[in-house]
Amino acid sequence: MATIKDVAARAGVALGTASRVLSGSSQTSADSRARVLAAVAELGYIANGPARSLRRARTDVLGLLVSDIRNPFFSELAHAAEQEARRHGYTVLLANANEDAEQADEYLRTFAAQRIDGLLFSPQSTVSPQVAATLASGLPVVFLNRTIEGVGAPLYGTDNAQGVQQVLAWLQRRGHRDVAFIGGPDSISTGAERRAAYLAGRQAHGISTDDRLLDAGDFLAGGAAEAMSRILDRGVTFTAVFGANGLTTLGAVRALRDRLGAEQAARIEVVSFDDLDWFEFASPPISAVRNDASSIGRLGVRGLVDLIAGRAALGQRVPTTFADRSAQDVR
Amino acid sequence: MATIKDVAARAGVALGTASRVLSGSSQTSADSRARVLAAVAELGYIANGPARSLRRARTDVLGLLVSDIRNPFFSELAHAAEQEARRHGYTVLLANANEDAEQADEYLRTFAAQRIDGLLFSPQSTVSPQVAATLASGLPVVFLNRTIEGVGAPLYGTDNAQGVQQVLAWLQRRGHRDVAFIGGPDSISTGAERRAAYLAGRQAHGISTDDRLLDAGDFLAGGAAEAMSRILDRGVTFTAVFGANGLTTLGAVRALRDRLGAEQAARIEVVSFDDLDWFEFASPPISAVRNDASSIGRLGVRGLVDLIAGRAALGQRVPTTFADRSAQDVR
DNA sequence: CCTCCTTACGGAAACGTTTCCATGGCTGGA
DNA sequence: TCCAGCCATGGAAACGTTTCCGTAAGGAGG
Repeated sequence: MATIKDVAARAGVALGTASRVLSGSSQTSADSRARVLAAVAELGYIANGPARSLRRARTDVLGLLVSDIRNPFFSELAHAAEQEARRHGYTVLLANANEDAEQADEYLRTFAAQRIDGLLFSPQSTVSPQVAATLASGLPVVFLNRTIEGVGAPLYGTDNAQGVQQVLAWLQRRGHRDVAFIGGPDSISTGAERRAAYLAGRQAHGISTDDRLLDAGDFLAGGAAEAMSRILDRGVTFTAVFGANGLTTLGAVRALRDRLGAEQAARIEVVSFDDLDWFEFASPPISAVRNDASSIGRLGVRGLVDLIAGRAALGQRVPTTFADRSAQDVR
Repeated sequence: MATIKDVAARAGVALGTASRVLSGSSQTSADSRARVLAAVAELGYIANGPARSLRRARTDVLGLLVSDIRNPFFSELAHAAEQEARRHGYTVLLANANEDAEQADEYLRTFAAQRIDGLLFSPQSTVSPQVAATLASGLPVVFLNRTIEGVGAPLYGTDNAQGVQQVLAWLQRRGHRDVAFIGGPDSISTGAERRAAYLAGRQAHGISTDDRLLDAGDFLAGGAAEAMSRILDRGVTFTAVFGANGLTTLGAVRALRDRLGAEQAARIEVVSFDDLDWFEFASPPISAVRNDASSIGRLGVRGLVDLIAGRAALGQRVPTTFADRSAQDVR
């Protein structure tokens, strides 16, 4: 592979001059510039990233650590983050924690070894020593959608309160009073926030909530199905189900079908925090809060870039919209 | 940030000895080993990856270039690839081509600059100069699911012929003779293979195919909906639709609904290459070929690791399974 | 007891950049 | 015409590793 030394030799200039043409682009004559660029083209020279990173003490790489890239929310977010990062001259190194604190730790170590310039982080519930070390190391960090209490990094995430308000308003319009709520882990900030907003909102509307209609899963389909099942076991009646994230809703719908049969299950209206593209095809269609994963990814990268540049980043709550699919078959 | 020099000083050994303990771990006494490891722990030393990469002329990074990470097939594949790579001591750098040849080129350049050790590649249709240069550079490459004609890199991908056979068998069981086929771009190898297998299979079954029932989109929902629309415009009757990939099926279903209304659309059975997790909830449920993205990702990484180690890699066709969801409501 | 071999270690070179410093030539003003 | 100043350039140091080479110490064998 050609090095800058080869380029310089071919262009008939000193190594330093070649470097100035390629990076600094200052202090160079038009003549040497032309000759260096010609040499680059002839040799197909591509600068050695590691060498450059070593010398400049920066890598132009951002780390993105999410819990599961297979979750459509995160894959959309990752896509948007990557596009935005590219526009700022950064490459994104993606890591999957697999909802597993140990893997998250391992990746944080890998990121540290790679000397990433900044971290986009959607944390687990627990604060491990490695997480603490990362946050203490002075590395620029922004949180995406989930945060850790008491850490001074900005959060870019869904406006959970607004989304839950939209659900509550919809429930009221549709005349649902007895609603089963399947939440997520309280240890994840979004789980706690959505549950709190739901209960507070009901109270504000002056509706009491039967505790037997509340349960929580793990934000995955399996745990949500079990939670739904437990509610059914309690023998309380309800006319609607509210799933606190996309996979939770999927699990709930599955459990309803399995337990009640398709016909009975179709009598229960379902509403979801997170919109999945098949909700329009469910019967009846599932209404949902759409949270804007793309904007979150984009804004998160912008915030991180600001942080790296030494500017302040304040974090932002991204507004939600509501996809009301119930109008098509008013009861 | 602590360097290996600091570690050596604190351990009271020479820099070279510290390095030997940390990497080679050969030719070191138990005493200095213990002291170096203690110093590492005390200082929280994490080796500088770029410096190491520069010296060793390898990065332990694999590049993964897919067309769109939001496609569930690729996000599952990426997840599996990442897990497998980690087990072999590699990190994965993920790039999204966005089904755009120019972006793919740009990422290939970035990969080259990063000096990745190997490339997992799900190529676009066109062979750009940059792609050619990459393939010619001697970088170990494996193709994932899509290939480029005449390139000597192994392919790890779905067994398209088998999957299509499963669809044809199902169509026959269900008694469908007039089937609309929505394919993908012929320029993408999977598009061409699935179409060819479908037509050949029908012929083998002795069923003629009305050309007006064949059309193709772009493997995205939008293009597929347009293709479906064109078929409807031709006024030919059909009792089933076969979508050549997941998003194609989504687009087709959408177009059927929009054009015919939900009720009429439900009379047409849909079958898909690629299974999406909502197909079970569609009405009627959509049967589908499941292709094993995880295995493809895993096997691809293993093949690439073999290639990097100088061993041969042969490529592999991963078998499909078929999710028959029609039994639930036999007509 | 001496010599030879092994083994651990210290020192230094090398990887490919960027950037600092010094030098030489040229321009412009007095 | 001379001098001050600027600009482009060459040369070299530095980034943090790994690895090569030489050497000293220690053990074994004669």
